[in-house]
Amino acid sequence: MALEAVVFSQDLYTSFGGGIWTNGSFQFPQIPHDFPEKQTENYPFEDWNSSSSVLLPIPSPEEPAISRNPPLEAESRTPNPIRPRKRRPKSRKNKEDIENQRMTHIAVERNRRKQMNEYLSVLRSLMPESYVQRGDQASIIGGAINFVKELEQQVQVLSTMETKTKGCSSSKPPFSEFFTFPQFKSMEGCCSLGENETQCSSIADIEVTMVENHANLKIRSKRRPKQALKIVAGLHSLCLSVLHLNISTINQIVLYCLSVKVEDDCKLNSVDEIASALHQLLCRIEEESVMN
Amino acid sequence: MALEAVVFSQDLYTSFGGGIWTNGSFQFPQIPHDFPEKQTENYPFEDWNSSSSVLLPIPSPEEPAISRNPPLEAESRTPNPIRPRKRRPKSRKNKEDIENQRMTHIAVERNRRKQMNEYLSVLRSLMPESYVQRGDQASIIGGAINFVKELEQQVQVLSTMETKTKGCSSSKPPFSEFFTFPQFKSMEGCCSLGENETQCSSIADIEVTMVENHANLKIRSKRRPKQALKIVAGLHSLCLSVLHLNISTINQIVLYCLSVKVEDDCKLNSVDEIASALHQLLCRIEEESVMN
DNA sequence: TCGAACACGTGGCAGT
DNA sequence: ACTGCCACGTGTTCGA
Repeated sequence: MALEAVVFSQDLYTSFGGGIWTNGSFQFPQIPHDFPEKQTENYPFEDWNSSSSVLLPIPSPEEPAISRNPPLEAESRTPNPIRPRKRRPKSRKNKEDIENQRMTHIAVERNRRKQMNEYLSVLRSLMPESYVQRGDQASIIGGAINFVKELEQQVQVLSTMETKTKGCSSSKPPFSEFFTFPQFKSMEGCCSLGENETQCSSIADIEVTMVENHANLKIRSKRRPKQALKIVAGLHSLCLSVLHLNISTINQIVLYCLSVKVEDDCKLNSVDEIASALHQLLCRIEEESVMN
Repeated sequence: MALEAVVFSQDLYTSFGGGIWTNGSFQFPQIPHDFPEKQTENYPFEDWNSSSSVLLPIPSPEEPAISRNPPLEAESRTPNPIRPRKRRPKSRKNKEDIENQRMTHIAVERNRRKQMNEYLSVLRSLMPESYVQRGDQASIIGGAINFVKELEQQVQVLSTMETKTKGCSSSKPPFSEFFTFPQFKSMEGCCSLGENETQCSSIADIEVTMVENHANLKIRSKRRPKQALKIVAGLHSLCLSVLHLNISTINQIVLYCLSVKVEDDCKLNSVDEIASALHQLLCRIEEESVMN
């Protein structure tokens, strides 16, 4: 009873990239051999890799041919020194079911890991390619962090644009609600907030956040001719390669949301440095637009 | 030199719950003692828990009282049988730096794990509470999967509503683009698609997907009085508790996107069963609306 | 007491 | 040679 530690296979992966992912509840589905699963062969007791096998039939104390050796790691561990002293009948019993207790522990742990990887693969599969680079575990969930952030931002943008188009004008300037801790903030009085190092800018709000070598840029400024183009080019010359760009416009105000990769040869190493560079860039663009 | 097995602390976590998460690139920040870090004390070589300490001062070959035991597992492993045979001077040298090589390995590995947990915490912190239930690792990324799915759906809905409001009417019926593998599909001809078990329905498109005990429901139907209310109530009586509900309407067609938790005492165990129950429910609602 | 979840140290296998 | 990543088996802890 209970005992739902059961592995049954199911076709995940058929829905790669935006498809559907169905799944019976509470189970650890099996990973098909996709990318180099690496698989350190020779388990003593079970092939384990053959798909759709029910494992852990725990309440069967007399299993025929299995479960009688530790992983056997080429090194004699506990080479059985002078143990058998006294009390054999009971100690025997103990030793033997302490053994398959150990076995279930091993199996359970293995399942846990397998399930983790399962989930990670799924998570990876429903992110766009560019968020994952280097398929290792940490990168996957690092990418997920960025991705979730971007999506959240996007729904925020979209939903407020939705209400904006319906005419209910608010008192706040457009898009300003997307900035929580901007490195730069355009005038309009509120520069007296002290203690966080927000600088005043004459031309734009800028906010940069970062995780690992992956940064999120938010820029709110006036519309200017070819501004998006120049921003992308400018970022490129700073060794920040643009992965995603999202532009939202209301009247003459525009919000750029960018997700960029900080290349290895990039000179900028903190959010503040990037923000400053960005600020300079925007100043230059503004100058150019005044020229004409 | 090299040897960047260094842990330095940094204030993550100050931005818990929707704040900003800045981070210098490429480092393994220290986890402050937030929730029960559990910490199996007594490392032989270092406290490790004191914040911001450079560890592994490796090149110190004659450490006083440490470094001569594997994790020490209450069981005598390799109880030093007949090792010291010959060749001491060179073997000595080898043994000693094979030791601190091992130590760096240990430290590196520890950092890797710590960073994983770091990421997991961040990921968890930017999901709404309801997506995470049971803060264990697998649940976190399981929740992330659902969350990402929902967000993606939401931006899809929003962005198409955006274009829809701009008047460019397409030839397809509204919202039908959200269904990839629906369990039920409302008439309009295309029932000849065979091989996937899509059933025909007279009243709605229904698509159910699921991961672990967390299901995503999409329903596209005509507007009916109090329909949303009845759906939620009906789901509740099926032991499906609604976590999120998203309603989008175009003309007389409405799209419900629900994220529900499948409670333990729920009789329905597959996506198809849930879809069928949902279909019945909608039929009943339709009947009732005809009554009046 | 059993079971679930973790952190740990370790070996192995890739890249560089 | 070295570094990073991973799977493994194990000990421990926390909750039923």
